[in-house]
Amino acid sequence: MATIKVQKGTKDILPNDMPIWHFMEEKALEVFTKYGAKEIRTPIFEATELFARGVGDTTDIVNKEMYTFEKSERSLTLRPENTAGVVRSFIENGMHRLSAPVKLWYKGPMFRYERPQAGRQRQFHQVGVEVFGIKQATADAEVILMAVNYLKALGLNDLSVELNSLGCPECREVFKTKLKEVLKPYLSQMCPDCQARYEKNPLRLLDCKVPECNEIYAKPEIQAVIQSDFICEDCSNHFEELKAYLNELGVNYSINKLLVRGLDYYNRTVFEIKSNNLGSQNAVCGGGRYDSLVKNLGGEDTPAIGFAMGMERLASLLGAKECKLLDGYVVSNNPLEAIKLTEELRAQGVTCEFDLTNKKFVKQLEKASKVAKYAIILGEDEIAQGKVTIKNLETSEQKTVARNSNYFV
RNA sequence: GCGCCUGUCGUCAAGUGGUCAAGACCUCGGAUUGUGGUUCCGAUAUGCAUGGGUUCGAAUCCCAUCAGGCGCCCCA
Repeated sequence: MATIKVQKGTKDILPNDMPIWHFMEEKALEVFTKYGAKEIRTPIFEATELFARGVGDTTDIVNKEMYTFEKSERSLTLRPENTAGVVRSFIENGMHRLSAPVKLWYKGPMFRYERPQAGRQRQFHQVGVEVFGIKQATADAEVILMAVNYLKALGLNDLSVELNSLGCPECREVFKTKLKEVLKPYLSQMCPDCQARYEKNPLRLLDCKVPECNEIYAKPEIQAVIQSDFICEDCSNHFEELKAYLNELGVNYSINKLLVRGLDYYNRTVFEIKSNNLGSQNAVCGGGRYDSLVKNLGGEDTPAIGFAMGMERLASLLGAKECKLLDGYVVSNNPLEAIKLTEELRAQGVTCEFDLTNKKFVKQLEKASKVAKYAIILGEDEIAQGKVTIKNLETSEQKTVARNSNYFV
């Protein structure tokens, strides 16, 4: 009979993988809590419209990567990212009335219908942070610090921070218009993707990898536009302020004028953190400011900035961590006494098991040596005398002590 | 959606047209009816993703389908 297999682009996170996931989750709680952030958990599906309006209906994510389904005449979608959901909750729960900043962090599965490859799955996990209510560059700096320090807490090095400013909608519009103007004569020579992007989101033209397109974009008059500081004075000041903070704080970063990001809601600060040790999907963190999203989704005008990290990508950088051994394994040929003793030990906070199949003594001891640090031997003699024998399986030392004593001193 | 590569035991694999499809790890049983991790012995794929085809003969060659991986695109 044909067996049912895990779906394309999804993976089991197996018991052996868990230590690394627990590590990532514990560090997230630990680090983000230090910044005053609180965890939030929002539903895995939301109204489709939330993503269409939030993420932007010109984006690939919304156009072709969403898992959308109908139920009771509602269009629902498995969340492809979590900023929209957190913003929805922020608005719905009136969090704009809380004292700013409101700092939230989350972790959980996201869903995008894409062709899987290294570092890209259809169900994947993100851990992220959103900070609401602060328009000053201090928030930008703090959010970047949260990302950097989380990665540091995981022990990850060899990461580089890339930074850019997209300006505000007004100055970006000016830039888009200029860019389209200079590119217009070459439109017919550009690749189909770029021709589509020319209309939909000209900013995303810039990091096309097709050689012909790059030739066009390398032309002096076009480079002049790309390299020009198009952003307005306010935006520019904001960006300069952020860079000054980062410089003083010793955060290494580089400016990447081509860094645009694929979600429509970003403005001003955008950043990515990349690893040199991943395949072509090398971004472990992406984020930026989204000052108009809360308002666009029907909330009070609230500035915000955040980031998300791909946990599978982090996990692959972290490598394997070993599963912990049990503290003890009860070796006995008396199942009833064995289960009683095991429960006693568990009640004392000791992780332990006993042999449910009542195998021969030698087999049980062999098993103990594989899964536990100590064998707790409870044989006929011990039962008769009200004692147990504790054997350290590493050093082979053993001692017989009274039942109910402190076994592991 | 497009390109390239790959499918042999739970896992890693050898085999690349000619007897029974190596080997290793894991698992299980035994040597060993109260002292393990070492060692030794034994068990484990009538089948090589699936379906066709070529051939006296196919895991091996061809076609299709399915699945997986990688890259483009996009993104975490």
